[in-house]
Amino acid sequence: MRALDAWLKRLVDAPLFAFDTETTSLDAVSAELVGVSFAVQPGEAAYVPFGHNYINAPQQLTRELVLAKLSALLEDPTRQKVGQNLKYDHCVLAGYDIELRGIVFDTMLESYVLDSVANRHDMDTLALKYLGHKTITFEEIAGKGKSQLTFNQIDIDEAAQYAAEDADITLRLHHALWPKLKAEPMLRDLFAKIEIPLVPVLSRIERRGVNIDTKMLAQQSGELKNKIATLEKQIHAAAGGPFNIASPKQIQEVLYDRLKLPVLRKTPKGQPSTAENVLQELAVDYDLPQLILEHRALSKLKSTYTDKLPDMVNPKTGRVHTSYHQAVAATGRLSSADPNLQNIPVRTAEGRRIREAFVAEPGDVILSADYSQIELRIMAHLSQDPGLLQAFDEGADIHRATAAEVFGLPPKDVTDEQRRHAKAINFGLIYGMSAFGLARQLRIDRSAAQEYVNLYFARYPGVKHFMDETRARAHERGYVETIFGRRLYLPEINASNHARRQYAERTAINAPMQGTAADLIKIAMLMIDDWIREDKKALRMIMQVHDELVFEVPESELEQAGGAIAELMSGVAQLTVPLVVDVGSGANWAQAHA
DNA sequence: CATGTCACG
DNA sequence: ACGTACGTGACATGA
Repeated sequence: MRALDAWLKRLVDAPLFAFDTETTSLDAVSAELVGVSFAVQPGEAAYVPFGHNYINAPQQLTRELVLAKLSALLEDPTRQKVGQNLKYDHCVLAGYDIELRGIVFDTMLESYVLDSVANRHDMDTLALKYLGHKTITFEEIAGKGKSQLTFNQIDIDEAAQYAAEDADITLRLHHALWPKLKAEPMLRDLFAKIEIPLVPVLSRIERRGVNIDTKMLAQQSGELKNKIATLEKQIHAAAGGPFNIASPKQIQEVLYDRLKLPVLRKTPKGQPSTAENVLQELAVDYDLPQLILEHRALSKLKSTYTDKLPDMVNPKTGRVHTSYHQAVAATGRLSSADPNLQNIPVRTAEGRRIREAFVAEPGDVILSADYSQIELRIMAHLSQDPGLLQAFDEGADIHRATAAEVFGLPPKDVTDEQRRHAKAINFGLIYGMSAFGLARQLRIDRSAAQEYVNLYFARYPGVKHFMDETRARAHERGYVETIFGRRLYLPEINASNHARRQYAERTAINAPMQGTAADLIKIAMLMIDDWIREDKKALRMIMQVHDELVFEVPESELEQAGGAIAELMSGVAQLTVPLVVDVGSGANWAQAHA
């Protein structure tokens, strides 16, 4: 108790301290606090245990007492904190009605903003990379596999070594990383004005969770099970015997060895491919591939979604809590995991039924707001191509406008086929298209695809110039950047290996557009979260899907909310083109999207 | 634990 | 003469 009071004083007096929580679970919503650690300067750290409950565990201060003593400090925005992945700690503390404020640095995000291409930003990796220090790993104190202990079961002295080291290393890492970041004004601003403020916003979204109708999903699982069983019988009959349809290896043996179907494409490892586009091609001439495709599609829906999502409902909250990863995607996007809520089906009617199970609470509705064609608009802004700017300025159907230009027709005379091809060209542009890739997508000759590309660049010379300029700068500097200065390094941009170099060149084209879109929606999330809290709205932001934000809104707030959200999203930045936002609402996510 | 496949933007 | 559209995460199989 005296020791805690002494540390409390040191923390209050420190200009900055490192903070870390130790808990029973990696899942922040279910996690129970076991202890907290602090560091005020390198080499001086403390661990405060209060939840170790193994047999013969020493007497500890109670959690209530420790949190009561610490809460004012943790909630004080003027007491500056640094941590490693503080979103987790913010979310855990929220479970004890403590709002962690004064988050000014996060070493995971410092590392990510400095180099988003590095694929790991966990503390063990960073400590080795920047400090040459091998940390005590969690496995070393907790064991691994089935017999792994949770933190409450770990000997307090060992736990203290581990936890205190975490806080200490976090502080040291910050001292190593921050000077690098501070020296780059654009990166520093991106970090301080976007990534750091986003931490509590993401924490709130995750903790709030999403309401799903588990009964509806169970019903769908049952229906899928029957359809899959029927297909399985048909497939085995057509194949002349039973085999495991979930095994690409066995499908390959049936199709190519037993039935001697032509091998149209191979996998990277040289095996004959049974991927969707290959089977679609084969389905023109044979029955079996089509049946396999239908079986695969339904199995995917069942195993990944209708069976799994209900298992992911947190028994305490009755809702599904994803985790948004802020330091994974090299382009600056978020990713979503456990469960991934950014890949819920939408493209087929069967798949869309799953979105019907994403429902609002009684009295509320789901509201969805998405940016229309945001990456193409960013391309228009970055390239300043007159034709593209004009099309967006006029609010034209962009794919139709592209087709009209490329095929030399008035927009009203563009056929569905021509519009589909123009749409593929537009996607291709965003992806750093090659004629080969476009040809494969549209199943046309490479020469015909090349002709499309030539026609496009003749009509939109500003886009051509932008692409060339982007590539050239990437070669010169070794990185590309977004409008907000987010940087993506391209270590292979000058590689002697052609394939690797061209891959880097495509990334160079794509990253500024995908990354700027990511920056923009992050800013929108900050502004919307501010608005919700300032105006004390009852609505909640519950999901982000790259260019879409989803909300759960009381019916009484709906009318005003839609307009306000659309305006905030459109207004995040003044580009040369308008940022158009489409808003929809309904009882579930499927309806809100329509 | 790598591989192939497929869900999303 | 290369080998190919950008970014993710999850599942089942099979060594």
